[in-house]
Amino acid sequence: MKGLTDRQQEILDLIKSNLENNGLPPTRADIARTLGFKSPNAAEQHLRAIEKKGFISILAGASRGIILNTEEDLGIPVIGLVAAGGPILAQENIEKRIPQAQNILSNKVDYYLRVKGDSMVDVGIYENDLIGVNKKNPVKVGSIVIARIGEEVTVKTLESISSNHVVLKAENSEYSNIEINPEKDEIVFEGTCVGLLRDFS
Amino acid sequence: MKGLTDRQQEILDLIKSNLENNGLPPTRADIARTLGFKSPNAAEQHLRAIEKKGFISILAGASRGIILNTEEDLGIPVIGLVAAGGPILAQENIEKRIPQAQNILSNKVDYYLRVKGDSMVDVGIYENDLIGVNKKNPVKVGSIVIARIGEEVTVKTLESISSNHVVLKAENSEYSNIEINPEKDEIVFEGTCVGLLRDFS
DNA sequence: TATTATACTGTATATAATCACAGTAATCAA
DNA sequence: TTGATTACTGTGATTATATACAGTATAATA
Repeated sequence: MKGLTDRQQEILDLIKSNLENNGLPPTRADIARTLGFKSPNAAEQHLRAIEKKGFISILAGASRGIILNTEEDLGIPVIGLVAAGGPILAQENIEKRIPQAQNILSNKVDYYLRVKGDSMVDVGIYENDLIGVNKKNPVKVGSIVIARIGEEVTVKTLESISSNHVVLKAENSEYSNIEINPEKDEIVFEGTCVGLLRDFS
Repeated sequence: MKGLTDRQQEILDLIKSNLENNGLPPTRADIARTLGFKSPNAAEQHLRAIEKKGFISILAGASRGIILNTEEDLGIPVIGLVAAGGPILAQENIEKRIPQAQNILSNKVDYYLRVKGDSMVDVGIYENDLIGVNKKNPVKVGSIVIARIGEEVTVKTLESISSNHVVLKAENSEYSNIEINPEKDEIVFEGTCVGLLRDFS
């Protein structure tokens, strides 16, 4: 799936906002009007280009027949057991998807990770809780981070960090801290924890 | 807002399913085809009736111009501080609303309640967490319940219950249990806790 | 008993909307 | 320098769609 041009992205955003605010997709004329085109055909051709790149589907003959094919529409992935080796978000790790509902947590959630073990109980994170992970937030000392050490993914509080010494703190007195030298051992910060979801069932 | 007839409800459901499955509202012809009407005007007149009752809005002249006006669209209410006296769900208690996203928790959430205090920390419920409350689930011994005692609303584990003795357990060793005689003091179970939402921000 | 609401068929038409065809112009890669 | 992609204007045919008008029939309401 190739990337969209700025203009195409603008049109895709317009479709999304139309769906969100008005509950239905825009017509070609709507798009042209909003973006100042003098011809609805400009919109038509943009839509074709966006469809060609896979971001939407166009229903032939149907008015407002624009269907979003965006990944987010599938919902936010829930990551269960992380397969050793590969990237966290690999298809085989996705347990299910949770429908997007933008305002649940104030930060963006890229995926939910199911918590294994009890190493974070002292900050109220329990086994089987789902933690909301944001991939882009800056990793700061004191925040709860999702780190990959070698092939293992772990959730801990970042206690201190320097070029040759990273300390990850388990929030459970029965566990000891994890200390890593990034110059020797691989450590990748996958994201920070921005929220928590627990299902009593 | 008057109630819909069975037929009208069927049509409203059809609109909803069309929106969910296809991402856009149906046309009159779509509705007629699906329900077996021989005239699209049958659909038209049903839509008018449904609009009159307030469940949808029809955009004049726009194709597929059907907008849902359903209550659920407002989202699930979040209850902050409960005003003394009145019902929990009173308007003045509603802090905000969270857009509905049915599959987040496996049980139905009637409202979210913001947790005050630390009486439940030992089961990982912290101050300012939002607990999902279901009003209809049966209240059972061992489950976390939302109870109103006189004018105060509290969240506790139900330890035991009989006609003249109810024990509510605080999940924090620094707190003692609450014991109530329902024959003397008023105790109302507002619901059970079916989930938890925490926002790190 | 008249009236209103529900639940349709059937026809017709204005207009909303898609979509094809014909251009112009700029940018970028082969 | 030819071709492809992007980004539009402009026109118009075709068809998709909303919606008015004219009916029929039944059940509930006043």
